[in-house]
Amino acid sequence: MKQVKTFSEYMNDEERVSPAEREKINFEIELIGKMVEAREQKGLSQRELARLSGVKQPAIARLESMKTTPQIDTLFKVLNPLGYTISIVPINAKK
Amino acid sequence: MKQVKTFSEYMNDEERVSPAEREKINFEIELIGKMVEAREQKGLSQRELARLSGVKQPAIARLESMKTTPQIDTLFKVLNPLGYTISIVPINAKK
DNA sequence: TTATATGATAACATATTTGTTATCGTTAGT
DNA sequence: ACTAACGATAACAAATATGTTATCATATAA
Repeated sequence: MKQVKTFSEYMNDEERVSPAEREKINFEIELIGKMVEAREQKGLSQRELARLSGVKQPAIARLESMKTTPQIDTLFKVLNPLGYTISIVPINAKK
Repeated sequence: MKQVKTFSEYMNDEERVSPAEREKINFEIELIGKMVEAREQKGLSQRELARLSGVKQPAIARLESMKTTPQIDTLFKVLNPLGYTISIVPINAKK
């Protein structure tokens, strides 16, 4: 009986997470990762970003630790002071 | 006393909508517009897209008529069968 | 050691989205 | 006239995100 040990093993366990679900999770990891990276590169704390964006610090912390899935509303407000926005792009636009 | 008549006049009325708010609304209009365009170009009805995406038809209708602001969750699920996804881009990436 | 700032989180209230089921008015086709 | 499919919407329940306030553990600096 195989033990699931690493995070990537967990993510690839068909029994646990469907392909569509995994795709969605990977998407969110990448999305949130870029957001955190942008904030840190600007040298902003969560509290400073909260003041700039109007989104409260606990909400930002919950986003960044992926405790919640933001509304595009909230994501936009947080990304905006970081100099980023959201866009719809074709899937085959390989990164 | 100036009467606000057109939609763009309404959107540009400083008294009614703050610049940040207007920016957010324009962003959502563009985002949702692209989503509707993609669905119609694929020749899909809301009910068909509901079946493909797992998001119910009333929810899709509410999104497209901008009665609600979707979670990135929901937006992703709807865009995926249309061949699109969401990406974070720098604001100065002029379209 | 003390002070300060950080991200994370608890607890609860509030706001909002989404699901569910059903139906409406309209349009297109027969 | 009838049917079928469409998008929109009503009404309500359920799920989830966000606000609010406070605190925690940790790291850093004085």
